[in-house]
Amino acid sequence: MNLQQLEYIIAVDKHRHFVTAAKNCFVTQATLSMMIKKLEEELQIKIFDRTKQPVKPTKEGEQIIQQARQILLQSTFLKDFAKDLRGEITGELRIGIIPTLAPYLLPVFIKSFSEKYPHLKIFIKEILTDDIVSKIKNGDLDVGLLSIPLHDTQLTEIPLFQEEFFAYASETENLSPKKYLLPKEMDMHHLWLMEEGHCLRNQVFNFCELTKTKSDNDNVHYEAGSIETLINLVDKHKGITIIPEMAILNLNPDQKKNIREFASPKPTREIGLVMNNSFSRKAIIEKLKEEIMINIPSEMLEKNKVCRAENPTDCYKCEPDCPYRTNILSLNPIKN
Amino acid sequence: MNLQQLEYIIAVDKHRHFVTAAKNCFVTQATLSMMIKKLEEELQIKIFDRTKQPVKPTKEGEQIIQQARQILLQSTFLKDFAKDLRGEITGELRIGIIPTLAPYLLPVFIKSFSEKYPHLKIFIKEILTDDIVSKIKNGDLDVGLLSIPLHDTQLTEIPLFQEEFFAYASETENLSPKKYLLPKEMDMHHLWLMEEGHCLRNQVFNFCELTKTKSDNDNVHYEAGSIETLINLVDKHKGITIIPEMAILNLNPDQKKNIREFASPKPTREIGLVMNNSFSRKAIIEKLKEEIMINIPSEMLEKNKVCRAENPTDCYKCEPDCPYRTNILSLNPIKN
DNA sequence: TCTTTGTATAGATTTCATCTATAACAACAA
DNA sequence: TTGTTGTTATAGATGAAATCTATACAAAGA
Repeated sequence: MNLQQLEYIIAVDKHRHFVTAAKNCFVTQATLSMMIKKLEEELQIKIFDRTKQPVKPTKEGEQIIQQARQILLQSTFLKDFAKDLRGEITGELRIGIIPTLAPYLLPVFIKSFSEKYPHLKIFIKEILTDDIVSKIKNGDLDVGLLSIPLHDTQLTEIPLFQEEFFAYASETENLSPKKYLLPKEMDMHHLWLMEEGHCLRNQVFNFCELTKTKSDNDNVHYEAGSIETLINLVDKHKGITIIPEMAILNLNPDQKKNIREFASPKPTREIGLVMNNSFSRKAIIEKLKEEIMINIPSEMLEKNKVCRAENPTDCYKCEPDCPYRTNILSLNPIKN
Repeated sequence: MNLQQLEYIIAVDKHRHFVTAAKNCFVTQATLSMMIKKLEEELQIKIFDRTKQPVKPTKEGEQIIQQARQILLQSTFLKDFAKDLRGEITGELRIGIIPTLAPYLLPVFIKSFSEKYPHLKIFIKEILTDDIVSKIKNGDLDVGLLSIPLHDTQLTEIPLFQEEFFAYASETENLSPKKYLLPKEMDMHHLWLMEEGHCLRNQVFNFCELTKTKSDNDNVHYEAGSIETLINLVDKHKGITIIPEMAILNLNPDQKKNIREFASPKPTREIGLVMNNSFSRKAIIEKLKEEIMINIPSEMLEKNKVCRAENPTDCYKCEPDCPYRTNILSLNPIKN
């Protein structure tokens, strides 16, 4: 068994055709057939069923191929590690980013990042947390930009910043005139939510202590696919919603009047970079982090500065080890 | 880069000596040197510092070797999978088992298991949960026998049975004469505990809602390394302790009088087999599970039978999907 | 039945892992 | 210093195995 053979079976699995697979591996069909035959003989397992067209892995073959992918993924990590040590910021970087973060965070760093590293091919995909996690695990993505912590021992997280949540309410909502809003003041029947699968939805559920059966007796059941939609729903349909801090920066002055800050402990989410434990292009990730941090709006970064509060109630934007940090309520992206 | 080269660097890392490493790989020293040189050239990284004796990996080499281990571990999984499909119960099986389970569970199945599969070399190590987990992850162990759930995405768990906890108290303890004991009735200052690191200790902490500072004002601070010691401490020193169900089977009639059953919800732990997600010798694990299940004392297995309770308070030994199952309090092996 | 499209195989060729023999180097003792 | 020992590196020969070209063989469609 060798790595070459594993590449061959993965190519055949991908193309379901020996000739095209061989082309993609830059060998002749004869070589590919021979090598796969050899591997099958060594393992004493038929990996492909060639009686049908297109060829198809056997039941056992499927699992062998799956494991072969794992091995090759780990070996690309090794090669990447070497490249990284050599300081080469080249190749591909496939980034997954959650939809409630993408429209606000991507524009601020992606242009300068890609210009700084012209030999790095950057692919960005806007997908949900669960999909980012599974794609990072199987190697379809290199790094995720999402809300942490994920509590997954296969993944490494790099915290970037804390992002506060705010209420966005139409004037028709009956909220107290006090400066700070309490979650229980909100009328849950007027609350607009992101559709299933978004971590922001889970966070709002956790924060508001909603049950899944919430809003069963409301007449409108629209579930939004973006924060923009949530804001539009409040603007046009009335009601209330909860939006992350960076979304505020895009609002017009009229809309900004609809923003209400929550009372302490301030609901926040922590945004971070996530990658496979074995992912070894540390230098690239370091550069990516750097680029995000220098381009992020200064309002966001305040949270990473030292807390200057005299007492707990004055403090919520501070360093992770601030003694007053209990005033932040960091909301988990995972459903409770 | 190929798997052979990775084996060579791992051998050199292990022996810190090219000649012995070569011997262990069944090649000449020249071959080994050449192949390692080739790998270093391909990666453009010096893996070993040969100026000193014994040779020693460079800082970068350490990480390369680490990753190489991962790759080779995954490829043994692939080969094992093939072997498994062929139905060969051969090779080695390295089992880790927690000390609070080993003396009661091992004797009941290990003899018949090893006799049934004479071509399987079985290694058993009695170690703590945390060590089992890390050794399974790096491939030093194949399978663990311990208290689940571990909530670790790198590991696969196979539940075996539920094991109830009982109090073991000296006559001097002032317990109510009622049949079922309530946790709060126990005098925490008389409670003997397993030493740090045992999951049983965590489970007792969780169950009794103890804080870490417990027993700070007691005069004896003995922490036991085995259940036998706990029982002896109660017998000789008085006091109370909490022991798992299987430990009862070993007690003499006098000692059995010291057993007290807890009120519902009965504190229990779930015992299971744990292995690496990629571990692929399913057939062996299936046989191991089978052997444990047929040899386990029937008292234990009742919990896997259908619940015959007429009302919730009568039921606690039942199937996982029993509607009365809230009467079991399954204690987490991980410290809260 | 012939053609097309696919995979398997035979035999030649090339590549590369391995071997033997020896060089090179460092540490150490005489 | 000089030899001796213990170590890794290298040169060149060898042989195994991966790959190639050419062709056989099988199945499906015209």
